[in-house]
Amino acid sequence: MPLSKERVLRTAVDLAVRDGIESLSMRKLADELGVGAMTLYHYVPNKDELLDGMVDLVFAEIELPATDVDWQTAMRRRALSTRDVLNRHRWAVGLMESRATPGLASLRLHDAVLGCLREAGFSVELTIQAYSVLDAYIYGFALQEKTVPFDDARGAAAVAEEQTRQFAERAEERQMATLAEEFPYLFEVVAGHVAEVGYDFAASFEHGLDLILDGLEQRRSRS
Amino acid sequence: MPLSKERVLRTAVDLAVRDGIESLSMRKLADELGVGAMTLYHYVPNKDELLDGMVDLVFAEIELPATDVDWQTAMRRRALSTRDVLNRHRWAVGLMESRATPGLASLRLHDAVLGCLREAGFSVELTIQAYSVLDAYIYGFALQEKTVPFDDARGAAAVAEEQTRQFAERAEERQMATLAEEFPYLFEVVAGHVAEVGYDFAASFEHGLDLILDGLEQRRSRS
DNA sequence: GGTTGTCTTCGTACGGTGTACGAACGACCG
DNA sequence: CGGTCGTTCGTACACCGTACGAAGACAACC
Repeated sequence: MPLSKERVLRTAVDLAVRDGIESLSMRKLADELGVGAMTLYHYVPNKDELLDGMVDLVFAEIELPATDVDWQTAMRRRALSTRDVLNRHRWAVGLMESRATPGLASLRLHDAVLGCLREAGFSVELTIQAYSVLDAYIYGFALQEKTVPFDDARGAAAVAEEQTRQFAERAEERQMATLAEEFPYLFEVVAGHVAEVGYDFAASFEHGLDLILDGLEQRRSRS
Repeated sequence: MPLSKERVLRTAVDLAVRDGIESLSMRKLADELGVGAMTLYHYVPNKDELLDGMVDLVFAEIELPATDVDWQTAMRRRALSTRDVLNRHRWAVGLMESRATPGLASLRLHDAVLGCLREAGFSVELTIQAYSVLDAYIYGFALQEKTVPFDDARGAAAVAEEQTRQFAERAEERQMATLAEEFPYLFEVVAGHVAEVGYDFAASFEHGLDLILDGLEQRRSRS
């Protein structure tokens, strides 16, 4: 298979998924492709634009909102798809929002989302508003999920227990107050609740999402 | 003034504010302090923990929720303060949530927020839920604001106009369809609305925030 | 006083990074 | 065959984080 921008980008994404974005270097990417480092610069002007290209590949994976269902269902599906993609591509969280020049897939998605809201009867102002809340929530949630080392409620419980233990250790070393004394509410939540019943990110995401969708529908129907 | 961990961290934050986090290097930081690079390692174990320390300084700037007002007012103020701080420290957005080991200021803030909600009558589950939505929104919003090069509505309008122009240029070069044809809804919003009346991030943040606070209050009073 | 030890500073060096430059090589066209 | 062009790559430079050990400052002891 010959080298191409497409293949360079896809391989870069594979490496980012496997080893994390911070360890992705032009040399490693070139190695992976069986090629000298400088060869890459014939397909990509520099590393920044490589990242831009990778990000747009991620955007392309996100489902466009459906046009044959009510707007809440469409937005709900789009949000779930975004969270899903961002979970598969944690390396991209934090890059997607902050990059300066959006790629084609990104534009396509944004246009489709705005279109979905406008066609559902949102005014331009409300559309912008809805778009802003939804995306802030979705990306913010992904940001929080980015670093957690577990995938399900059971894992969350294990981590909560472990962290509680670690904190107790640290406190003892520095002869500080215990977690329970110093941060009672945190203790209640982490050591009490989460360590007991766990924490389900997926369910939590949907609850917050529905809260926002409900609020938006109220504002839409009221306008 | 003698060197100290405190002073190292503060200077690092100053440099991050001035030149951006990605250009902050141990050598530059040492230069700024009039000291050799390796000297820093007597105050900080490595660069990662330097970043942790810087992040905790930012957390320390965020106002704790007040205890003498109703929970919505307290959370509202805390959210506004967070956005404010994150806007002064854009370099910190993306670092604050993703770092593994939270500092003291961070723990203190989290505890205070959880406490505010619990005392307001939220169940533990609802508290976690509320906390999750609010923070996802706040940090997600900050993430979106992170890169925008303007501060007020007028600036937003100027940027929207400029971007529209740039897109037209790009389209012409590659003989693509125009923005208006290819992405009509995006066009309506960017070239139509924003370029005309601008976009006020602060107002937008508050709208979304109130939407979420309303939703949370409904769930609280219903439980 | 001299000696010892601890704390702070720093020079040097190693292996990594992004990428500028120019040489090499093949395929193609005249 | 000669020439052009697209692609590849070796080398080099400036920068990065940081390991190591030497050098100095200064207080506490004999």
